[in-house]
Amino acid sequence: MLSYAEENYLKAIYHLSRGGLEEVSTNAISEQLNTKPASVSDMIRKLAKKEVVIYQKYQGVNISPTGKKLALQVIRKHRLWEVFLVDHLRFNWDQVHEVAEQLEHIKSPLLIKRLDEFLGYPKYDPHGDPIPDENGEFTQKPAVRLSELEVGLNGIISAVEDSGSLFLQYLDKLGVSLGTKVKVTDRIAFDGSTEILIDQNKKVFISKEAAQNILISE
Amino acid sequence: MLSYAEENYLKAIYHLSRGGLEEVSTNAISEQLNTKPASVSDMIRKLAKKEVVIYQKYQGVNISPTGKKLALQVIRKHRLWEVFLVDHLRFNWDQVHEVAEQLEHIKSPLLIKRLDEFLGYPKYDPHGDPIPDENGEFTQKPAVRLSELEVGLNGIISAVEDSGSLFLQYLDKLGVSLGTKVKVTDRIAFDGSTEILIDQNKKVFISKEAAQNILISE
DNA sequence: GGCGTGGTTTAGCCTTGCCTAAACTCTGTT
DNA sequence: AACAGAGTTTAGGCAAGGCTAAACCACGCC
Repeated sequence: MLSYAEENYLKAIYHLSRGGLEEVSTNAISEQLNTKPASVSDMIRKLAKKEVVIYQKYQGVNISPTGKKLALQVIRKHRLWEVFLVDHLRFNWDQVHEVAEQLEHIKSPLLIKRLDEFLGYPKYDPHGDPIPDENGEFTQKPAVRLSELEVGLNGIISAVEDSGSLFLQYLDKLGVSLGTKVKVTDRIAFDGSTEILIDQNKKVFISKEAAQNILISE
Repeated sequence: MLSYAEENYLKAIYHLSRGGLEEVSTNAISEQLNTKPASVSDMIRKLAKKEVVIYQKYQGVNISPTGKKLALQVIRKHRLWEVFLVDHLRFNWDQVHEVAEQLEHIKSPLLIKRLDEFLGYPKYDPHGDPIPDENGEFTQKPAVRLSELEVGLNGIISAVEDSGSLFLQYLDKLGVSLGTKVKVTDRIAFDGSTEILIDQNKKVFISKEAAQNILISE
């Protein structure tokens, strides 16, 4: 059984390693979790002893197969709760992340099973991220970023990679949400901004930084 | 801001003092929370410094007005979650207590406000206990115990005072639930058992211990 | 091929919340 | 009025999870 803190480390390592694809540095984890590198070293040693991460001193850390399963269960809970908050409690997509950070640690298999059923077995959370099933399987989300979509091409906004409220409120203000149809009309060489046409009638500029966090499908 | 552990102590003191009516002993708290008396002494000192309890060494402890408000907010959350689990996630009344013990510590005023709204502003939880409102106000539950109801009298089972699954499963087996109409047909002098008629057609015996935990209205 | 620097780890300390053992207080009984 | 025993508190310790300061590694650069 993992503690609250251990689950958070595991989740951070899962995300930073992009699901186990690459090694993660101590510094990267400490930045993600707002702790000091020394604290991260301590915790990694504990997680390695529990065999949920693979670790060699000074060589970075990665998630183990066991750890990956555990991390995906926490992510599953996080995303299911987000769906609940938006679909049934009228939360906005920029309000759910912090509450879900708490709810994801509730331990009750029956609760999650029933919540999933109650929600109608959703496949995506309010930010377009896929929800892993009980076995940790999920359909991969599309990989094209708005910042990389070529001028002249159309697409549908299908996910965002930052769940922070500042970013999401900014998107609300722009008139952009999941499912919005966009066409890239220009890309500014000066700062990498993208000019897009929303629903064939509204033109807005999106900063490079923001466009990198928006995923496009179709 | 109170920690998870502090909230649990406060809740225990609230219940044991019957809402602040009487002093609570260190031993009583340690028994309730499955900790040692020494740990309780430590924690009480901390809670007294935060002014959520009134405490004099060796004289027992009681909850302060501030502490009472905080305890009632935790109790409010606990009972609202229980309603959610039973009404929307098909939990039985004997399955909700432990999960609600976790959910009650989630910190988000908006969440509770919206949950209350979603549930339709329920007044009672699945065990018949009243749900305090945002100000900690609630309607007192009826005070007659089945063990004290005189032979020949009728009543309706309106609440139970033990939320443990063993007790509640026993009631299920007897065919007793909230709202059940009962008539006391006899009381056995030997062991204090109560013989009752359920819905005018089924006769069962209820032990003194169980009948003390069943509250009757009407 | 040595050296400096940034990243990482270790050492030692703090707080929280628990424990055991020992000391202390209150109270009922004689 | 004194004392025994139950109940309570204090003292000292431990694990978790964080911190700072100091030591340690690795890698790129001259």
